[in-house]
Amino acid sequence: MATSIPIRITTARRHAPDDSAAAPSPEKVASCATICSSCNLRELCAPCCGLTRSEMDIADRLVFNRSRLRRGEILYRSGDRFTSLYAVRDGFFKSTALIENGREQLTGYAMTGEVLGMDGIAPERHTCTAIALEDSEVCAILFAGLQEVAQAIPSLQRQFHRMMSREIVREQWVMLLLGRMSAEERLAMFLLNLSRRFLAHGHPPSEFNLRMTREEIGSYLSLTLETVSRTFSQFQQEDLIRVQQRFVRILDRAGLERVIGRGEQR
Amino acid sequence: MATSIPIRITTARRHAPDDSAAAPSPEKVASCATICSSCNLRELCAPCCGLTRSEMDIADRLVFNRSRLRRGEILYRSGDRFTSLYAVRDGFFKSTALIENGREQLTGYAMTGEVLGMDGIAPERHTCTAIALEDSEVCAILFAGLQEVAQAIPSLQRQFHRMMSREIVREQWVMLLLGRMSAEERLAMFLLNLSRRFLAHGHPPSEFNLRMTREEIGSYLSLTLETVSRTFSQFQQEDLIRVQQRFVRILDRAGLERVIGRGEQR
DNA sequence: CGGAACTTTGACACATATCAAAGTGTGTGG
DNA sequence: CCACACACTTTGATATGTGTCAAAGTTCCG
Repeated sequence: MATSIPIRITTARRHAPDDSAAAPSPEKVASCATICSSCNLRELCAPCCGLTRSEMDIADRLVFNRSRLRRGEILYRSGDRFTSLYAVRDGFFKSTALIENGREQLTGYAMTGEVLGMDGIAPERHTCTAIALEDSEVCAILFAGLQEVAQAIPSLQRQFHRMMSREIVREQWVMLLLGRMSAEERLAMFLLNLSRRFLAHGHPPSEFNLRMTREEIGSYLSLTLETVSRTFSQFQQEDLIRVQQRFVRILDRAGLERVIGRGEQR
Repeated sequence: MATSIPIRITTARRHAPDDSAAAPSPEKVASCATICSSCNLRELCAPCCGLTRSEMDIADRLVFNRSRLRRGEILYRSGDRFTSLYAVRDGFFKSTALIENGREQLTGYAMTGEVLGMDGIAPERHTCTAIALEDSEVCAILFAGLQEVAQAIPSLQRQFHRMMSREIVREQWVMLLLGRMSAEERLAMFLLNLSRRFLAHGHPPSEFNLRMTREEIGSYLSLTLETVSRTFSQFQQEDLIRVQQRFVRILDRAGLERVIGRGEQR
């Protein structure tokens, strides 16, 4: 069943209708500067922020192209030509990789403040598909421009390297999760991780709405939707959480952390 | 059982005895240049190669520190302060990540021509442990230096970004492998991948000695050593390969590729 | 209200882990 | 050069976690 590509996905792409030109212009950058100052990507997407005026001058090589996507819309597809990284200004994305045959693996979720698309740099094509899980807004950063600017501004360059490295480390964790953990542990990690990210973005960490279906969670954790559901029920019985459809309340954080330790000693 | 840290691992670290000073010196770089010209890392570890003389002048900020490791020696440990990337000049390494409890996951193998340690950039500590699986030689590249040089030489900078991106893509494949593939498929992929890498480094692609034990293969693929062994035997029965201890001959490459397709359609 | 999409729960199947024991090198010391 | 030990591999029997299939339940939305 997972073979079929979700049909509800519209084909609308990038470039929100209200966002016009793609050509670099001082005007554009200026407006970007104001936008960025209120953006909580400051650290990640640093180019507009924390720079001196002269550095700022250099930064006009960078074109920012904001766009809005609605739930289900595709930011980029596997195979698309790579031109930009995307900073998630607001919203929630999933990214999935697929191999020749029909199989797919969710490679990650990106929420507000995170950056998508780093997989495309070397192959110059995206190797996965990024889909908005809720109405979202991204800031497209032309990679060629970013590289040029990074060339001139060491702090930005370092920032960018750290960002890529963080992605590598994050993926190593996922490998550990997929390779060495039981269903209970995977789901506990998933919930705690999600909670941490919500907290980091100013949302209540112990009470949130999942933006994804059981099937999507299962795809990320490499479990079937049934196993995800059963494990949720089990956690609820153990009074670790309270679930009601997409709504989750974490009742016993320490308990969830203990779940992760259960299978250890191997 | 896997809890215990392999005892045979010696504690000898980095810096082979013959390699002395760590201070940058023109002399050092000069000798490096000759070394690199005969090094098959040209593309990856580009700094010494394909550069103009003036770029070369800049490159003297880079300190290379070659060192030899014997089978079982540790290049760096998880938690070690991160200072350098390591280009594998010759040999074979595995790198393992571990979580609090005793569990570990092999995150990859690196052979001649590949680069280790990119996970350490953001945390400024290594997040995994790299161990030589055979007598090996690496070229340590001070990261601070690399960053400085990359700042000045765009082509090097791009090269470096591609390298990190490639690592991200590679890990996505491993996620797919761990998350979505059966034991047969994992082992087939492993063999074909290994074969491709041997070919790329000028070794016969259909006949090679595994540098790792069944347990290590299992750790990488997240299978038990028994399952690895059984699957080898099965492949042999199907006349796909011939195995004898560590020696492997690939008899039917197309057949192995077909194995990877078996489980698809999901 | 009806239907679609999603979730929950149950019964059963199956791949892989686990436990156990025998087999095969390979290097070391007598 | 043998033989003993050790580390690794193979194979078998059994256990178990998760997938698969099926059906009923819930929520959402037109």
